Amino acid sequence: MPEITDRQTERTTLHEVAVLAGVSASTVSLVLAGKAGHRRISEDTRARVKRAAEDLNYAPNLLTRSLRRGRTHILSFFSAFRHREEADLYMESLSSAIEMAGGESGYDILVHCNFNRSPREIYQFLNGGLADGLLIFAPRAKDPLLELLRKSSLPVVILNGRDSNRMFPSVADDVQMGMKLIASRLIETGHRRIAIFAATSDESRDATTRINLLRGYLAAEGINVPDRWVRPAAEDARSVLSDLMSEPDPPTAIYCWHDRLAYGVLASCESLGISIPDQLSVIGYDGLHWPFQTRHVAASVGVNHSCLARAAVKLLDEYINGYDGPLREDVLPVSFSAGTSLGPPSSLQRSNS
Amino acid sequence: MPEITDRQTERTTLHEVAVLAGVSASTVSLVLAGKAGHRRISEDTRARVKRAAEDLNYAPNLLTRSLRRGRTHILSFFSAFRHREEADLYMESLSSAIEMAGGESGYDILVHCNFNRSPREIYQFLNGGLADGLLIFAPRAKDPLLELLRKSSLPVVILNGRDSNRMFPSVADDVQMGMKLIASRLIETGHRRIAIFAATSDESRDATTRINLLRGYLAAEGINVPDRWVRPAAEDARSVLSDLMSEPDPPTAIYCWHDRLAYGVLASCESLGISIPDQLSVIGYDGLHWPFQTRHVAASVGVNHSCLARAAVKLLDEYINGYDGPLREDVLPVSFSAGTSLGPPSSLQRSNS
DNA sequence: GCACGTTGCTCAAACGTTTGAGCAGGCAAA
DNA sequence: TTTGCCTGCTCAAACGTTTGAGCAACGTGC
Repeated sequence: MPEITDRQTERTTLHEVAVLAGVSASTVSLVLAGKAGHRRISEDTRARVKRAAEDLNYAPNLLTRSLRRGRTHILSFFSAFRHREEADLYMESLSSAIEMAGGESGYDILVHCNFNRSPREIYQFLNGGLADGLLIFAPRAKDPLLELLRKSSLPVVILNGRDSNRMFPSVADDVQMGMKLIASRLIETGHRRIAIFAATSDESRDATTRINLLRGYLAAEGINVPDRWVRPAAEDARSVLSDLMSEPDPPTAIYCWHDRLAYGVLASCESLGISIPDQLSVIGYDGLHWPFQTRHVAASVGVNHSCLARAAVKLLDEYINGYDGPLREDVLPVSFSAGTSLGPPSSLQRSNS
Repeated sequence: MPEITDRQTERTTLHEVAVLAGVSASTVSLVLAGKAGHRRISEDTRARVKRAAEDLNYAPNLLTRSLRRGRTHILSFFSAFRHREEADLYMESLSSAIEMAGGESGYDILVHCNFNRSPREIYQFLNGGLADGLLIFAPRAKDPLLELLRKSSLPVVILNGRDSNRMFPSVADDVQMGMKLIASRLIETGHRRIAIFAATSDESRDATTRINLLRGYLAAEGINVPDRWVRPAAEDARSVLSDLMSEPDPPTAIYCWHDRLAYGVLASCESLGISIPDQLSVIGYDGLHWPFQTRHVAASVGVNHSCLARAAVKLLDEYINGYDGPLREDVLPVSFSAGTSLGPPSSLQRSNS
C-alpha cells in the first residue's frame, strides 16, 4: 500500500463532499461538473451537494479532472529568446499580451522559463500533457525542438517564425508589407542614401530576409544599398555610426533591425553629435510603444501585440479543436508608426526652405 | 466502459515503452524516474528501456506523474491588477522577473489571467492542485480570495501586500526606507515646499501609509505638507499641476505615487511650460528603468524586480517544502535611482550661482 | 398483470503514473 | 538441508476524477 510522503493530505476530495451530502461520488461529480441537464439529478440533491461543496471549500483537483477529460485549458508558451540579462521590452510585452489573450479565450498560460536544458528535456516537458497546445516564439527554422515536436501530436503554433519543413501552422506579422512600407516611407521622405543595421544571423528567423526585401524594394526605385552600409548588429552602434557618417557622402537614413537597436542608435547619435533627423533619419521595426516620452520616438513598423497574441491563441485553439484543413500560415498586416526620428534629409530641407 | 472523446489518443505511454523493451511498466518507471540508485536495475535492462523510450519519443504524462508525486513544480501567479487596457510596464517587468526566478528554482509559472470570474471560481482554479504554491500580487487587505485561501492548505506568498489578518507570508520592498530616502533626498536637494500626488485609495495596499510616512519624515525636519497639496491620482495631472503652480508660493517638488504617474506629470509639465527640475522637481516610486533615453528620467526609489521575484519564489519554495516557523514577512531594501527630474529649486540655484 | 418508459441515483472502470510489497533464483553461512 | 540475504525484476494498489452502464422504484398504457 503506497504511502503519500507529502503534504496535500488536507485537500477536500469529491468523496468527502459525497459523504457530507449523503450521496455517491458520481452524483457529486454530476452536479458540480456534469454538462448542464444531461443527467437528471433532483433539485433537492443538487442543492444538498452544492451546500456540502461550499461548506467544505471544495476545489476539484484539476490534475485528475484534466486526466479524465483530456483537456487542461492551459497553453504553454515557450521562447528560446528569453534572456535574463536584460529587460526585453518586446518579449515582456508580447508574453503579457499572450497571457491576456489566453485569458480571453479561457486558457491559462504556462510560461516555461527553464533554460540550460536539452531540447529533449524541454520537449518532454512541453509534451507532458500539461498543456492543450504550445505557442512557440521565433524558433530557428531547424530547431531540434521542432524536430521532436513534429513526431508528437501536440498542437503547436509558431509565433513569428516558421520551421524549415513547413509542418507547423504559424502566425506572424507581414514582413514583406513591413519592409515595403519602410522603403516607401524612406523614399517619400526624400532619402536616397540608406544604410542598414541588420540582425546577427542567429538572432532571428529571417535575419537576411528582411534585408533582402528592403534592398529589393529600394533597388526597384533605383536606390542601391552598398554592402559596406549593411552592418550586423553585433558591431558596436557607436563605432558603426561614426564610421558611416565620416564618409564623404554619408547615408541620410538608417534602418535598424528592431526598435531596441534603433533606440541604441538614437542614443549613440546623441553622444556623437549627429542631429536627428536632419543628419540622419532612423527607422526601426516592431512598433514598440510605451507610455513615456522619449527624447526621440523611433519611427517604426509593426503589429499590435494584442492582435498578434489573439490571432495566435485563436489559431492554436482551432487546431486543438481538431482543425484539419490545409496548413495555416497567417500573416497580420503591419502599420507604420510615425516618430520624430524620421524626417527629410538636411540637403532636401535646404532646397525646400 | 467510458470512452475518450478527445484527441490525445496518440501519446506514447509507459506501457508501450515497457512492451517494446520487454519489461514491466514498473521497471520502465524505475529506470526513467526512479531516484538514482534506490532501486537496482541491471545495466542491460536500463539501456534497453532508455533505448525504447527514445525510439518512441516517450514523454511522461506530467498530470499523472504529479498526481502520484503530489508535486507539479508549477507556481501560480495571480495579480488582481492586470488590466488589459494599457501596457503596464511594472506588471510586465515583474511577471517576467517572476517567470525567470521560477525557472532558476525549477518551477514553471502558470499565469492566471482570467478576469471576470468570482473569487470562488478563482479560488477553485488556484487551489486546483495544478500548482505547488501561489504567488499573489498586491491583493487588497481584505480580499475575499484571501479569505478562501486561508482555509486551504495551499502555500501562498503575498507579493507587495499583506492580508489584514497576517496569515500569509509576504515579500515586499521596504516602504519605510523608501519614503525616508525620498524625504531625505528632497530635503538635501533644498526643497521645503513639497506636494504629493497620491494613489487612489483602492489602488494599492498602502495607499495612505506611504503618504503618512512621507509627511511624517518631512514633519520631523520641520516641513509641513498642507492638505491641499496632497492630491489623489484620480485627478487629471495637468489640472492639478496648473492648480498647484499658480499658487503664489508653489511647491518646488512633487512626489508621485509611482513612476508611471511621475512620467505623466513630467509630460504635463512639458506641455504646461513648467521647467524641470528648476521650477519643479519630480520624484516617483518603483525604480522603473528601461533601456531607452527619455527626455527626463524620473528620480525614484525602488527594488530590483529580479531580487524581489527571487526572494518571493525562494520564500514560497521554503513554505512548499514544509517551513513551519514563525510567519515570514520579508522586507527588501530599496535604493535611490537618480534622475534628471530632481534638482535644486530655482530659488536655491540663484543664491548658489 | 405485464411490458415499457422515466426518473434519479450508484457501480466500477479508466486515465497513466509511482512505489511498497512480493517473489524467484542464486549464493553463502550454519 | 535449512536459513537468510542479495539481486533484479513484477504485482497491484492508489492518486481523484468522469462517465457509460446498470438498477431500483414508480408510474402508465394496454
